[in-house]
Amino acid sequence: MKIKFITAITKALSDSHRVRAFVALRNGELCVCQIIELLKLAPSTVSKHMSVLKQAGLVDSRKEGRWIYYRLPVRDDLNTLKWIRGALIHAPEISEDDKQLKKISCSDLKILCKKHRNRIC
Amino acid sequence: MKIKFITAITKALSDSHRVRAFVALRNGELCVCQIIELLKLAPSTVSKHMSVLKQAGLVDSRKEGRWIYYRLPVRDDLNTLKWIRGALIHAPEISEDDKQLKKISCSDLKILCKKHRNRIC
DNA sequence: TATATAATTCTACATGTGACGAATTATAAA
DNA sequence: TTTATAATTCGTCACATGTAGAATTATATA
Repeated sequence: MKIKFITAITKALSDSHRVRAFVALRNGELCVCQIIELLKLAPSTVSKHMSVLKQAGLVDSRKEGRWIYYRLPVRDDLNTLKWIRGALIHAPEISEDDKQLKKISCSDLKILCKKHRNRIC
Repeated sequence: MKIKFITAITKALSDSHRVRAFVALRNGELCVCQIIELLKLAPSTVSKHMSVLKQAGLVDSRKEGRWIYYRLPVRDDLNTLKWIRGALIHAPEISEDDKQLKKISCSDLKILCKKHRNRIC
């Protein structure tokens, strides 16, 4: 494995928004609009962040109609998640995200998307 | 542990020169002038890189006269090196660095420093 | 078929980063 | 004490990156 491969991963995880998105997926897949809701960023920004994670091989995605779901890849040769999770196990920001995610996971995707469309967040 | 702590580490390891310096220390401490020789960068640039690694807690340093030696910290709570090493175990760049390091470790530090002073590299 | 919409890509901009040389600091040697 | 020197900090520059809004793409709905 070349250094470029490793720095693609470390670069991808060198931004706190991307770390949060990555860790948020540990309990299952999330729709883009849910990640937007979690991070409170513009849709285009979140889309860019997720593409960086995907390029690094840290997430996969699948399309279902107009929705795109991101998830952790089945195999993680480097155990990246384990490493990050071990370090962040008691991070206050992650605990807060977990709380938010419980609400977000129950939300109607259509309502979430509409919210972002109208720039309420 | 807060996210800032993690991103300090991932940021520090998001540059290939810093990854190489970090991995180079796995077999023992190195003087700054030896790291300069390995990376083929300006002294001020290497100094900056090492300070980033140090800020992230990935390396320690000790002073011996005019020379400063960098080394891995005794404890690495995150096993960062293990993770990186596992990923880079067969990286061609690291193998090449190991070869160079054998030569550099045998070099006279005074000669190395003089070389850099006169910008021969 | 025409319209609405979820997500992406494109465009632009402010900020961050890696690089080097010059100046500075601290230590050793003359 | 003066000079030399190993490393750092400072100043500067080109380039990368995070961000948002506009335009585009692909899919669903009326």
